Amino acid sequence: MTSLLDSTKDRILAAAEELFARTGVARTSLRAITALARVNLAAVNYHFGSKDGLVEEVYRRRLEPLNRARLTNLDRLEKRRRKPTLEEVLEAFMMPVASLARDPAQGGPTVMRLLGQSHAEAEAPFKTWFAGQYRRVLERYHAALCRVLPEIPPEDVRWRLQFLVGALTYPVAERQLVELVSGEAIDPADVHLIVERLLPFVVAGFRAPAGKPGTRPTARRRGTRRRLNTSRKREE
Amino acid sequence: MTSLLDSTKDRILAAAEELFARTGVARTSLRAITALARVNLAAVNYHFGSKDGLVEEVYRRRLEPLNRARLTNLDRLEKRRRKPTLEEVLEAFMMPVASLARDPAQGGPTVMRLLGQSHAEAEAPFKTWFAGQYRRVLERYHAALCRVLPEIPPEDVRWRLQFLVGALTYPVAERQLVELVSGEAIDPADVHLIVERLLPFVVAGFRAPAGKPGTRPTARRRGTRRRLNTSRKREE
DNA sequence: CCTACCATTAAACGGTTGTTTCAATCGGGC
DNA sequence: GCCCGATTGAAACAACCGTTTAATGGTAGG
Repeated sequence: MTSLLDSTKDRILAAAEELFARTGVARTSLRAITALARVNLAAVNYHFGSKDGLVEEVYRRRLEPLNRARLTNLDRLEKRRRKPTLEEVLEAFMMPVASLARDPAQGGPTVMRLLGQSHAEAEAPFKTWFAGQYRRVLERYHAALCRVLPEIPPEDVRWRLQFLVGALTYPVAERQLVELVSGEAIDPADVHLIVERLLPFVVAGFRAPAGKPGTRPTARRRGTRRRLNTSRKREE
Repeated sequence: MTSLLDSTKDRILAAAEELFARTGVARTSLRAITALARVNLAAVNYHFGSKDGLVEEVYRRRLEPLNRARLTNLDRLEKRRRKPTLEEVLEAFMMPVASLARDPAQGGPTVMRLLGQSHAEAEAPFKTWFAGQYRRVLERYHAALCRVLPEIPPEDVRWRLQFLVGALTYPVAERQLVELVSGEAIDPADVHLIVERLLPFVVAGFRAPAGKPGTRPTARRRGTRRRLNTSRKREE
């Protein structure tokens, strides 16, 4: 058995998480990880089998509690007698992200950049495993949202769920870029502020009447519609 | 001068774009690119100086027309006498993405995955260059949106613009994951359908009244609010 | 014809990658 | 005390990386 605190395994996980979040898996070498963790190089292969094994463990350690919290939150809402509101369902989905980011023991702000990176980690087996982690959660929330929004076609609800994931992941993960563009720095402890700002946005978005999926790509309801620039070379 | 069609330079750019979009820059070797382009390995360094030079050229080739189209679309809206609507402004921002994805000569569906990858490319100089490309566009749209939405605080408009970028980038780039989760395959030619579905969602989102940025993280307007699970270990 | 000059080629460079090997060390149970 | 499995350590492995060099082919201009 490994000791409970600061074992080699834990130090490797912590260092790998930090570096994966900062520069991505592909750009992080095992030597950089073991140097930061002050651990022998071979320890990674000994404890995790391979670099891929380490990657999966790093992500699993954070994704599993996150998605479990989302599921238990939804369980709790549905076990009540009162029908949950749209806002409650969406908050149940989004809040665990803020909780992770706020708790240093659960990864702190670093874990958000890690999740942001994950979408770009193109290893095929990783992607399927990653999608498997999400499928159950998204399916259950899809059902719950359809129940709360009976007037929105289920197909549209599914898409809007994807929009939510994108809107939630991107600004939280790409803080660097957000800061550069907005000029305003974000306190790492205030990730939950992002969630609070995002919540009314997506609540309204989900409630919006679903536009007909264009019978014709160009034609629309409005009578006259000027054709928009489709990024041609130059045209002055 | 290089020949106009299928020059070595063009073949390298096309192959690099394809592979960058599929597996990311870091995981794509110059040898894989030159093999796919059926070109000598040294040709990359000859024509682009270095791998970084190639990367920047691949992205610049797509980002510049995209953001130029967004700016000219906004110019056109603001040059009219009638005040533009929120929907028009947002469509002016989003449509060029669909146009790129629909036109094979402009990169086709591949370019979307490329843009999705870009957020994860953590090279510092690349990030600053990338943010510079976006800053002007986001600043101008931020001003235009503030004009259309005078009741929303500018700070919230800025955040919602970030949410829009996230919601636009993620599902379009992560088609692989989206398909796995939803089970429904997306016709590459139908990226514009994503935009059409996203438009009513974000229009409603932008119009939503801005929630007060929580005076207290836990307290909220509603009288009684059950504390949500913050992803603890396990608790049955 | 010869000479620049641009483009392409094959080959090699030094460095880094993930992984493996094998010896050294540690910590309890018979 | 001794042994055995678990862990750590230093070193080397082959493979791959981006880049450079030197030689080549092709072609337009004097």
